[in-house]
Amino acid sequence: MNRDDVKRIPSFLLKRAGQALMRDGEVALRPLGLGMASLPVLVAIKKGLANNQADLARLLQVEQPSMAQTLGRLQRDGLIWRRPDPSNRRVQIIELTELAQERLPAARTLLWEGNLRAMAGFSEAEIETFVDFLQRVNANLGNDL
Amino acid sequence: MNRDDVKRIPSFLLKRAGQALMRDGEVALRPLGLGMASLPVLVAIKKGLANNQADLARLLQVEQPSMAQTLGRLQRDGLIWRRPDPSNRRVQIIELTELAQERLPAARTLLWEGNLRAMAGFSEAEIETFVDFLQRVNANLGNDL
DNA sequence: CCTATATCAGTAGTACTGATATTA
DNA sequence: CTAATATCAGTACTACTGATATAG
Repeated sequence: MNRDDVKRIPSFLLKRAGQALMRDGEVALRPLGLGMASLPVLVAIKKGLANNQADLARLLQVEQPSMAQTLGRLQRDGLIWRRPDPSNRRVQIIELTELAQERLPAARTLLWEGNLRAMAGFSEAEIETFVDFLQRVNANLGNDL
Repeated sequence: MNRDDVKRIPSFLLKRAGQALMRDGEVALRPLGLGMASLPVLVAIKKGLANNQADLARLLQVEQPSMAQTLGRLQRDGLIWRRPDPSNRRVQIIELTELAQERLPAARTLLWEGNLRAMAGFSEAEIETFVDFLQRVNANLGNDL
């Protein structure tokens, strides 16, 4: 690897691609009242992977105050609501609203279209290889997936 | 590509890796008073690729007010200074300070180490392939490099 | 008049650290 | 007393849109 040719440094290229995906994703999701950080939260709740703030923060690997902020926005926008956990009064159980249920499919479709756009011109075999590379990079960076 | 297995969607993996690189990069650069958006600016100035706000914004593909903000931070932190362009009084020519000259090598080394960490376990041939993939993705996303 | 450059004001999103109240 | 959960307060970075002043 040549340290001086920025255009061939993997981490530079990764950062650029990730930023573009974030930016485009934000724009695409904005009409639905969602953001790139909040959509995975809704999906996780819908799939039953977590239903309180602490579990969501652990699952999505952000600090609890960051998750609290994301949840605050989702609640502000009417996409989730909280109810006390009867078995543990420290816990607020988080649930999707009707509105979120309605918007989730469209949101996922929008992100999927972004993915297809990013991967235009790749063969299935290339995508396989690429995904494997990306999983290794994520593992190297401490992102358990 | 399977739309439901998030862990194998390239754009998801790219976003995650990019975010981790940004986060780690911010932490690494903070002691030097730099951020992930400001370092490329300093490098571009040093290489003589641009020396005013409008050209820098075009080069790094952000809007002018975003670049103005980044430059404001760099000036606040004593890493750049501006002087009027004698040939065009609308233009402020931006130059690196001594401090920036001193810190730039260390900053680039820190980011390089992050890159090596991300690519641990990859052969040279794999890196070549990966870089080519990433350049194609960036081109698909409209990131000219 | 139109364009380019720079800047100001306001908004938004992501994410952090540190501190605090409540409850188990 | 300690740990877990949630929240508050403050900060920082990236980046946007819209409006404005100045100069070519």
